[in-house]
Amino acid sequence: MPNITLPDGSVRHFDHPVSLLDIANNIGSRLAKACVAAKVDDRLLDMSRTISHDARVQFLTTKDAEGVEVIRHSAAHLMAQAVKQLYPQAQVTIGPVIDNGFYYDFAVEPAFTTDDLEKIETRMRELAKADQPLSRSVMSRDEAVTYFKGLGEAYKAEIIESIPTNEELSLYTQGDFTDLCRGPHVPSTGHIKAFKLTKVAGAYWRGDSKNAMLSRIYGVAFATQTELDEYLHRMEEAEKRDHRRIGKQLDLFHFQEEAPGMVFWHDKGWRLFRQVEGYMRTHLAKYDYLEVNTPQILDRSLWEKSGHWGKFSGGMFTTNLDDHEYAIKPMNCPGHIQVYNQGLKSYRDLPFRIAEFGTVHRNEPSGTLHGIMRARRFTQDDAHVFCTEEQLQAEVASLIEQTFDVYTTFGFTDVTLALSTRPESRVGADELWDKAEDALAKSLEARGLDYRLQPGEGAFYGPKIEFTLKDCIGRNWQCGTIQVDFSMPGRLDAEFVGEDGQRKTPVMIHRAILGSLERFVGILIEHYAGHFPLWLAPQQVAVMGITDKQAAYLQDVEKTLKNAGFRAAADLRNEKIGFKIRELTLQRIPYLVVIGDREVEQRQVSVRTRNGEDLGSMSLDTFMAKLHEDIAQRV
RNA sequence: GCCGGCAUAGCACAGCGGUAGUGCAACCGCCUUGUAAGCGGUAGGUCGUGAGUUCGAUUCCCACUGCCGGCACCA
Repeated sequence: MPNITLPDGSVRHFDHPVSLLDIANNIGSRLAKACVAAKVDDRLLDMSRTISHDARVQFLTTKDAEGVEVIRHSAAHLMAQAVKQLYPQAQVTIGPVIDNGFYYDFAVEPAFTTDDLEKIETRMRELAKADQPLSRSVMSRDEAVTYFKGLGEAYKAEIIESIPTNEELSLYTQGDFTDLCRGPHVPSTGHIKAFKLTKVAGAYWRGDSKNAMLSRIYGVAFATQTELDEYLHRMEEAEKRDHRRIGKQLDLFHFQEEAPGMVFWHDKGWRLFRQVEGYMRTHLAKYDYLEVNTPQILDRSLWEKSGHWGKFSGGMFTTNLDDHEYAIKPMNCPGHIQVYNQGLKSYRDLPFRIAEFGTVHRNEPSGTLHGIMRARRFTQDDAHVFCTEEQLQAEVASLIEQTFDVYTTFGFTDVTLALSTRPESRVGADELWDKAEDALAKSLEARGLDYRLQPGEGAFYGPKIEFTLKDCIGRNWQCGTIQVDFSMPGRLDAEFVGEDGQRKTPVMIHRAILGSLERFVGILIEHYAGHFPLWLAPQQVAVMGITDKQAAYLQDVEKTLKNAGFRAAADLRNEKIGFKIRELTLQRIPYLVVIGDREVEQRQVSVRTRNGEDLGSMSLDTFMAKLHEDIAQRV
């Protein structure tokens, strides 16, 4: 008869099989009420399950992360129940837990609209309030297929049919609704208290665009209303730092219908862009790259040879001139190989590293565009390293170093890595893929880096390491990439003369650290919420007078700052100082210099930060020393 | 590309089957101002584009374009 060991090490003995709920009640009725599920020897089980032999038991309430997941999963079922009651013709499919909530995909005609959300949510609240108990039952696979087919649930039946025949399946029933599910679930729907349906969306059945489109409803759910409110508030705050919104507020860039997906950079945004580019240029010098620049359009034949035409012709912009078909470059690699191919290379010339701030055009599907984050025209901080197989390892290791170096400069310290291996559709022999994947994996392991394996996610010509960085509000952005390519150099006739006098094909490494400069600037905008550190700020200093009497000195100060290389501007408008301070603070200008009669008389400047901090009066030299210090420290 | 939504002044938004308003910005004037919005006035829109219903469409219907949220895609 079961001895139950609790997390604190204490043991409770029962002389008959007991349900988890009974055990919890044995400990205390308040615990029993709060429990949503339990962990029994590391398996998550419903409170109704019976334990008949010795086990370690940990009860889960909504204070546990896993407990909250149970709530979210049950919320998905609650939503499905509400949908089935309101729209009996809708078919259920799958409804998993995701970060902060859940979703459920339904096959329904016509698709759900935002108006339906409110109705469904209202019904969910009624069903939750009714506190319906959930009961678990078991069926054989074939019974389950028959059962769901009988309900007209073709999708559910299809899911079950893909499960091995001999497996037993669990079903959960709440009121008039039964769903196939591994569980566990809350004991009754009353445990689901704080939730909200957030959006409707289309989603392909089984994630495949060849399949039917289902109607997906997303929801969020938390242990308490307070946590839900906090989450919703965080979302509002995140929206405020949307780069498209800040781009408009700070006059950084715009888009218009005549050039969908292509950025019109304004002066301030372009300064930011150039600042990032300038930093990357110093980086190129530090790591021995040659900077080049290659043509924007190249004959179609070159893209056919490289293999891009076969795979991406639909995504390339083309143009016809004098009976020739040209493609606007969607990437820089073929161009770089042409540079490499000029002049016979010796093994002594390797590794040969060339870089380009290469502007590329890709006709991305309309639904993918997202401000400057995903655009049809963008600039890659692209580079290619041509080297021997023997040099490969060391080069990749150095590239990993370089990438971390750059991210640290921009304040991104939380970086995760992934290794993407050969996709189904690819070029190159499997032995070469073995070598390439091996080289990347070894470089990562040599440095002791953890990485996530993404099978089948590599580029068509080679595997890649991907760098994903986390911004200050916890969102992930994939930026850098290092790709090893044994195919393209051969396809485009790159070679070098080896020590033995024989001609050989070099290995090519493709790498980008920022990825797309447009996208990276977008990430910076959102990361800093427009409060750029001084070295990046489009305008670093605003100089303003109390009245127009100080105009001459004001312009003097502006000139001195500009001559010293600072991005400064005087604000000579006839407005009250409070008005100007408000406006320029909202423009996130790091330093505001105020000049009145006192400052003119003492040849000083009064300095205020965009955070409202008053640094008092100081000489212009002292102020400039401070600016230099901030820039050096990149704060 | 697919599903759903949205498109009104430079910006943020109201509105409605009888050809449009508010705030901020712009322009003009007053105020000469000390650290987050001084006051008054003026001007500004074929209501995204095209077709349809209607006596009449910014409003209702359809198509297209763009944008937004997802999905699929991402060399």
